[in-house]
Amino acid sequence: MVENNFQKILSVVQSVPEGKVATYGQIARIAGIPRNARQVGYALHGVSEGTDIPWHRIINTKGQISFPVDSSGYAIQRALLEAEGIRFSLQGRISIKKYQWKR
DNA sequence: CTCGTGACGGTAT
DNA sequence: TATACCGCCACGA
Repeated sequence: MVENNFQKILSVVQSVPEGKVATYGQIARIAGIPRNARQVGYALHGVSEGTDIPWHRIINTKGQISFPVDSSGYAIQRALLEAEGIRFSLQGRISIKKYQWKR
């Protein structure tokens, strides 16, 4: 059984329930690559379009979207999260403590 | 093989 | 609490 980290990551991301969020490091840890959170972002970058992967539920450990606030990606991700009931603070942050998927 | 890059994380200041 | 720096590691040139 040849599971690439790529597939493993997508599998974990796909298991994140609606209304919840997870950090890159969290996904990486669960996927078996705790020291490679960057790979998670890279993997999602390759499937951000045309898939069922809930990539928008993945944010960084700061509780913020890892995109420039003036980018289209930021607007899209934020809109998708708010559509699931996730509230953003005035600083563009969310309460990971509250929406956190797993630990 | 080496070098530079990055949707990151943790610690120091 | 916010910012700066360093460490990790897969990928592509």
